[in-house]
Amino acid sequence: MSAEHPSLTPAYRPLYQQIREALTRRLASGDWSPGVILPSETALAQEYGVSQGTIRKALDAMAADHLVVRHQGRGTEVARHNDERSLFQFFHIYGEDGQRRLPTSRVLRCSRAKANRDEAAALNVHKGTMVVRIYRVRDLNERPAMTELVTVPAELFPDLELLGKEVPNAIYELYQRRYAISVQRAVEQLYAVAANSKDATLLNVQPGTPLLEIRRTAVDLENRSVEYRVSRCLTRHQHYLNELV
Amino acid sequence: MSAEHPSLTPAYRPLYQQIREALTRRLASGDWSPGVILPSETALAQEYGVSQGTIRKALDAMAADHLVVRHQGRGTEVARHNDERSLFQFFHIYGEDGQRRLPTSRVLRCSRAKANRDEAAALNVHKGTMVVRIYRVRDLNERPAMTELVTVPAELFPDLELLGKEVPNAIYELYQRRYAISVQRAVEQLYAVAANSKDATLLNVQPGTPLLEIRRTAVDLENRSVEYRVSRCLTRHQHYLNELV
DNA sequence: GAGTGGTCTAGACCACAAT
DNA sequence: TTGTGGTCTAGACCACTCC
Repeated sequence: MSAEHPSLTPAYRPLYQQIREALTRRLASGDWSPGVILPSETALAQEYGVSQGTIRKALDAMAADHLVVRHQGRGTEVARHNDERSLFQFFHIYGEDGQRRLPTSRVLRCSRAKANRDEAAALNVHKGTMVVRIYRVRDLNERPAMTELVTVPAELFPDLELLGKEVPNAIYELYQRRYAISVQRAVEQLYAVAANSKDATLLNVQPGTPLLEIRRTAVDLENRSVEYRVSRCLTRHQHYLNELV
Repeated sequence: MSAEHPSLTPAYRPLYQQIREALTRRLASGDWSPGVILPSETALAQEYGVSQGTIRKALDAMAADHLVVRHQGRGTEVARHNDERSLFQFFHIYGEDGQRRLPTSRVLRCSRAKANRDEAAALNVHKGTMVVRIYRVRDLNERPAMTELVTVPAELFPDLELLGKEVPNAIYELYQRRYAISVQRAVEQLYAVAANSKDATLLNVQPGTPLLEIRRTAVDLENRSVEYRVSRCLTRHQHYLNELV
């Protein structure tokens, strides 16, 4: 029954996995755009020639991965990058009160450059490949909280550097809206480092002050490394929180 | 149908949630011990008067929370605290090579004391309540990697202090085996701090060296805060890794 | 009221482990 | 061979959204 649909792969895996992969490919290909409501479970079941329960299992797995959002009574929506998702999935800095808010941003520089060794390794490109670098300071509760250097491959983000200081605070929403690149997951490596003189000036602390350095590599729907960012964060009025479940 | 079983709560929630809570209570009460194989899905379905699918949904949710481990062909096992689980669920320090290994431990002190303000707040007890403190240095690849102060309520862990320097490396396995306390989840707060003189001596670095401070509060099956630990970690040869999915 | 996903059931067959 | 969990199906009813 599954062989009828062209995009199902031949190798044996559970049906719902194959459906899941087929649907994910259609998301990545732009067949359905962020915010769109997918066909209903019954419609998809018909299309793929499987039962509704199998479609359901595929969609539930995709919802767990934040690829889609399910709404009872309304339908299944292709996930969008809004403030809420940025906060819950990607922003782990909490204030002293245990609350978190998205930081505001002041862009200091946005320009093309050649990838250095770290950037090249993280983005999976050759050293010297053209990238765009965005350097900004981020404030929390009107206090400078972190410096941040965002690096993306220039090829994937044409003309991004022309935005200059107009690069928006919600940058993943920009990636998705302007470049059709949906960040799906990321890995963060955390280090304790000493503030250099630039950090110190921007954050208004003494050089040598311990900072939490966060090196994030973000991956899109097609499993491409699309962003590398290094944040250096004061932990006097905030901290990084991780739940081990 | 659901009212027949005594431990199902009356308030309305989906059946599988009620089953889930009932089963979790039986785990917490010691009705089934770690390592034991639960009754089969069909047996549980009969006992609770629901269908096998409902039991399955409850067990799958519990497996996702690491309360049980499912083995096709063998049965559903009550989760145990072994090295593997310690590593995958609770230990987030990776080496330069991207690998992780459980660190070894050298216990420096293990004694009773009165809870200070931080400990009391984290453990949800009054300041001055008796606790046991375990102070140790942990090595990775034969190099000192972190200092660690573990604090637990003395009431929950009687005579723990008598172990002295014999406190084992795999401490959650000890909690479970000797005190029937199963750590289920934890929250970690991360800070960048400067090494004090004691840290510096133990870790063989200069005072003031930036260290990654990890403050963990661990919670057991009954949602009691059973452990507070503060680790101060060098990030020269290792880092903290977090996957954002 | 029509249509969606959420829950619940019942039954079939498969993959795997233990014996 | 027996029993377990894993997959897949089919159908019922409920809760919710939207028109």
